[in-house]
Amino acid sequence: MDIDSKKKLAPAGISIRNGPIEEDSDDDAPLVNGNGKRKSRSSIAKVSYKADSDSDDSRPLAKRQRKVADSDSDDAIMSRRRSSAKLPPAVTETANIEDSDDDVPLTTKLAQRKKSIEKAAEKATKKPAAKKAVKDESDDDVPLSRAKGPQRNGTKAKSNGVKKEESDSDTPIRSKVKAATAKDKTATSATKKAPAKKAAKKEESAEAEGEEEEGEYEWWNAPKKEDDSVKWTTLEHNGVLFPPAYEPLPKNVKLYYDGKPISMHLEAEEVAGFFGSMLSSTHNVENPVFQKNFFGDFQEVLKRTGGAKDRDGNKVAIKEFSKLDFSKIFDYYHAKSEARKARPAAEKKEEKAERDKAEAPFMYCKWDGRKEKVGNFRVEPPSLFRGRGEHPKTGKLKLRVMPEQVTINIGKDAQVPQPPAGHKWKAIQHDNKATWLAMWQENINGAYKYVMLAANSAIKGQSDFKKFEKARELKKHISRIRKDYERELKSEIMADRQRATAMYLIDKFALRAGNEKDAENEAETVGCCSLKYEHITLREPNTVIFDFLGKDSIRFYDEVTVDRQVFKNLRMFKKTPKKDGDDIFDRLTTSQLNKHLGSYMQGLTAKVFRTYNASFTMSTLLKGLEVKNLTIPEKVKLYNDCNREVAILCNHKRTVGAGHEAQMEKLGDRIKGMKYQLWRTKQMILDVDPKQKKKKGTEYFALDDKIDDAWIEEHIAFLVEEQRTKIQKKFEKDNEKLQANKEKVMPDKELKERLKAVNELEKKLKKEHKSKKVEAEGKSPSVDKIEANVEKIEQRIKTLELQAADRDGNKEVALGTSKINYIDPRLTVVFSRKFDVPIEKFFSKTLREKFNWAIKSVESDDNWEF
DNA sequence: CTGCTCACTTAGGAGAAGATTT
DNA sequence: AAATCTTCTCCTAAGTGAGCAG
Repeated sequence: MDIDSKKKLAPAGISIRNGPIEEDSDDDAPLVNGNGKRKSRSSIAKVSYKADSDSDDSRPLAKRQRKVADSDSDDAIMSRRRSSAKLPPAVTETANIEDSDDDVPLTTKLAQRKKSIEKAAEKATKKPAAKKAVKDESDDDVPLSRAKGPQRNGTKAKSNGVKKEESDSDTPIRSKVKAATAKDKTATSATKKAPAKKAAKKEESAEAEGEEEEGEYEWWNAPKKEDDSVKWTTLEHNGVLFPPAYEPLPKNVKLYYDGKPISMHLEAEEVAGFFGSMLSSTHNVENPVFQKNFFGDFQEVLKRTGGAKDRDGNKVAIKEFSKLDFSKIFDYYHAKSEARKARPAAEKKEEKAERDKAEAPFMYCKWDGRKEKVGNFRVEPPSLFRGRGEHPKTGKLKLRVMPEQVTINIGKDAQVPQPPAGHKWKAIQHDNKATWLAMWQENINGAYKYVMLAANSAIKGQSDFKKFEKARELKKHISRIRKDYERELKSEIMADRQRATAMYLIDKFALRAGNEKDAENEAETVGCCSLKYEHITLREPNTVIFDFLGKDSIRFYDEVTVDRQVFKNLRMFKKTPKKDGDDIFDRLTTSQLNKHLGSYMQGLTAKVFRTYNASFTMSTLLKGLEVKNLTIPEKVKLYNDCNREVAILCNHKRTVGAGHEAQMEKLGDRIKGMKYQLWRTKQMILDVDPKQKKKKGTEYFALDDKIDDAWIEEHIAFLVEEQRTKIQKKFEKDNEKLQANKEKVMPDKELKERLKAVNELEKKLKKEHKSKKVEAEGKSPSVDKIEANVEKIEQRIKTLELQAADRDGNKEVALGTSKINYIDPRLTVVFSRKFDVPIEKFFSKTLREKFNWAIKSVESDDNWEF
């Protein structure tokens, strides 16, 4: 990791006064945390899942935001967030002065880069505001959820910065819009009616209901909903698909205990199978906690089901994990999956068709009359829980989910899906403020599992869109927020000072909020507010070293320099008697922090900063690219470089694959091979025209210094061998052909004859190597021709080297996560259009579907900016 | 406040599918 | 056509944060 990447020198002029609370002797003193914890919510209730409680339907389960738009009193807003249908007029403008109009030189140095990005952010605070007002984007300052009245439609009619010129409206571009349902219309009719021409058009096509198969609901062109807490008016679906019943092992496949095969109840056998089938996942299987948890649960199941018996039907006590031998089970499953893979293609296809057919009813639902894809309609099958990191419960048995545990959420008038024969649902509800279709609780942590729509659905798209709009909104407040927290770094109130410090970290280093966790039942990971004493090391004068496990137990390690005041604060927050295990921010919780953030901007929370910083960084980096006259792969590479920086910012990692090292070496060898070829080709020039040596200089003809004699010899051997097998293969093939044509085959003598060429090649290469002279190849070689060749080879080397660097730089960075969740897709779409790179190069099929809204909504606006 | 429930986004890895090389 | 490498999709765990009760 590039350690310098985040360096940022503490501003010089910072006054190093000792704040009055530096000593913090008052009652504000940090509470030692060991167990006098202030903010813990440690005790985790035993999850009760009362699997029954029965389907007396209507019981509204969902609690969320159901209080209808209560207050209009617009400064009660803060606590009201989501529900507030009406809001104070968007906060006007930040009071920041200070114009930094240097123009952000994007050097390659990340450090400077980051700094300038921040600067740019400040700038952006003001400029776009002005620009926007004129340009379009009326929505920029419109709080997302608001939208009363017929605003935009009448005027310029671009919902989200989509232009779609009015004049166009007579060409039926939008053949698609049919889908809107009657209900949908009622909800928004007020807004819909208003604008004459265009809306009428839409409406008209909307009438064509029922054929939504083809129709695409362009919600991004639709008027904004008044009340987005209601998620649907009608909802039909077919429930969930349960996993198949357990398929017993064949009689001859047994678990062994102490060297002897044993039998047991199918229920226990299934559990043994879970472990046995994952033997290749050493990472889990060799983890002692995993073993212990598995074994405990396994024993329990055994006990409940009559225990284990040997061949003769005698009971066998299963006492020690280490005496269990799953290898037969493993072999069986392994062979089975191999066999499946090896089946003829036709068979596979058939099976797939069959499966698709069985799944078809669950794949889609009808949401407000529109067909929408369901995301995860399959109920999670039983398995061993694979908690990440040092999860205390990893390896425990995750039980089979029964219909009796599943709650169905569905439209009032919809047909309730039939539970599997002989079963019933836990409950049926009709909560239209929830987006899920089905829900159950899992037995390990009592976590809720929801069946929701797929990423390409309107509902998910809309919230994605809102997320990015929220982040863009932050642009207008960021400079004020930064100023404030910089000031508050010196606040006399401990809590405020901690809050400001936390905000600084979240803003600068893209830390997560860091909610409180349950130490006993979860892996010990942290985010900003839950950072512990030992996660931060301070080094004078202003270096901070982070080292902690974040979400998914991914290590966050970074050495950064911070504002001097931040450094001092952290030092203070770590002051004795604090010790390992204690919270750094002992007076701060995420909800306090978020509440404070909310006072700057409706809906602002810590996570918005990650989105904002990621997208803003991407935007800035893309703007700084020199993209002219490049090939498509080169442009893609540049884009990916930017993407990678964002991924690094967000600490998105992946484990480097086992084969990585070998692959790199192979690539390296290929490059060396090309370089050798390059050298040979250049030598040919000298063969044709020795005078070129003076002309081009010795340097030009030199061999890459990483290539030594030993390597060349090896390489020659390799080339020769390669050639040999090639000829051999060719010979065999030719013979096969002859045979097929009933002609007589060539004798081995012919092969030998042909192989002579190889011997000659070998001789030639060796001679070249010795004499360092290369005879020109080809007929009538000329300097020009050879130079053209050189050019070609150099190009190929460049490509390969690029590829190698790319891959190495990528080995432990995952680009996907930031692309999917953090980088406003419109940035990518605009880049793609502006520089003529097909969007397919950036978004896979599913991603294109997910980001359809982005692709469509900036398709006529190359100047869209984050 | 705190504690707890609930809903929804974000995350990495496994395995399938596709592309490329042999 | 098989082997191998690369990319994509699926899966589900692990976060964030809203909102309610006491």
